[in-house]
Amino acid sequence: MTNLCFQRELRLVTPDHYKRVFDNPVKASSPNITILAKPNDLEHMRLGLIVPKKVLKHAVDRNRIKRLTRNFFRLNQHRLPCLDYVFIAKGKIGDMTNNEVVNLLEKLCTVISRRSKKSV
RNA sequence: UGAGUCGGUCAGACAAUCGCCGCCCUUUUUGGGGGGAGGAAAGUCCGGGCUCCGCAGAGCAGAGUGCCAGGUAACGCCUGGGGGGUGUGAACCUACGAAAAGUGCAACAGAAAGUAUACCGCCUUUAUGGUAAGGGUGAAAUGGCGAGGUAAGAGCUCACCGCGCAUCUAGUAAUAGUAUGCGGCAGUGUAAACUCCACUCGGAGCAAGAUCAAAUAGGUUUCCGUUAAUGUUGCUCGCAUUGGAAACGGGUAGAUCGCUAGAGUCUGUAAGUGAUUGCAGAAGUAGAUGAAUGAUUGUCACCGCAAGGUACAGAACCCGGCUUAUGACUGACUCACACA
RNA sequence: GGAUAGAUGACCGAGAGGCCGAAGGUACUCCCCUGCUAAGGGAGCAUGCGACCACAAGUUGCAUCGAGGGUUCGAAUCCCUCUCUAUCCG
Repeated sequence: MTNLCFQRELRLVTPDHYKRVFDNPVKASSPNITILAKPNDLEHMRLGLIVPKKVLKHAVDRNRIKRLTRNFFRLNQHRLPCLDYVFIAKGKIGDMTNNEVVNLLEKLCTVISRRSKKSV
């Protein structure tokens, strides 16, 4: 039985964490989503979310994207390499359905894990 | 059936699995229980509570409100009533005090814009005459109509209508009246222009503020001093701090508190036309902080040919309103047409 | 979360009840100047709907100063509501 908990240690909390990831990361991008990643010293992955107000005007839509993304990383945390991830929403992500977003995340994460192995 | 007016209710439902954020119990790593967005959580347009500014003060300035009465913690809100307006109607709208305290503005046109030396005209008989009936301009031109009167005219006089004032009656009042009397009628509009009158308002806001406290030192307390600067509101006064000396303790990052039971909701009953209030009873704790309240599956409801989707929309100290966004169901009423 | 400011032609920006479709500048178009270019000078230059008109050009009416209401004889300007943009507060 795997533990699918997703608590505070698995999140990027302070601005310093974000700055560290922005400095020379591994990238995977699509028109609506960009994911940055960088290896960390911990035994688990961590996730940070950036959903700008300019991309999604309403708080309801922003919450929807954040919850979807968090849920995806929670369910897949043991399959993914131990990196610090930063998720950036952009473009017309608000027009996508939940299934489309999940499939796109799946695709981008495989790209990330492949590239990070190469760089290591 | 169609069109419309005014309200009311709900905010897809149930189950399973995996999670997130508080709380309680047991236990120290788990297990169990129970709770978890809104009617607008929104805009921040008003009013309060709460916190600090010396518990908050004096004067001026400034801002707001503006028919009357009531409700309320308070309000610019609500209820009832009056006046005015819109609509065939149900209904709805209404910053609705004062223009005779004073000042300003009224383009163009027009003779003239609040002031009458009156442009054309009319009358008389020539003068610095009388006249406001007719004309044209404009958003607006000094009551309307008829009769008398006159040189021609004119509220100059009279009747009716309108207007203003006083009294009376009804009403707590705003106000109203087939009421009575007086005034012959002067003064156009604008106060969402200044202003006057009446009433209200100290300032900032939970990023308020309080406690514990790495770094670092620019500090704190007492006494002296009162020019200047800063703060307390825009200003003045008043007050505090900065300055000098002596003595020792201060508090940025971060953490914790503030943080949720409240002028609350529902039901019954009494008072009241009603807003609302009194009494009795019942149910019920969202409290995060780079920010929880979700995802998947199944059945049913609705939309869609189907894939699929479920109106508007996400708490950030808390309440009372207003405004805006918006789906479905439902009640009462109005108008039109058709049928009986 | 709270506090504040603003929105005017393609762009910047003045105007703060009537003379205002709206100064001025930049950009753009045409003309002059020059052998050519730059600079300089002159003229033009918002959009929509309609009328005159065979068409074009030209003339002209109405509407529009973020949107919708209100006050006023008259609103870019005053008042209210909404939309959007920007700034400040740890």
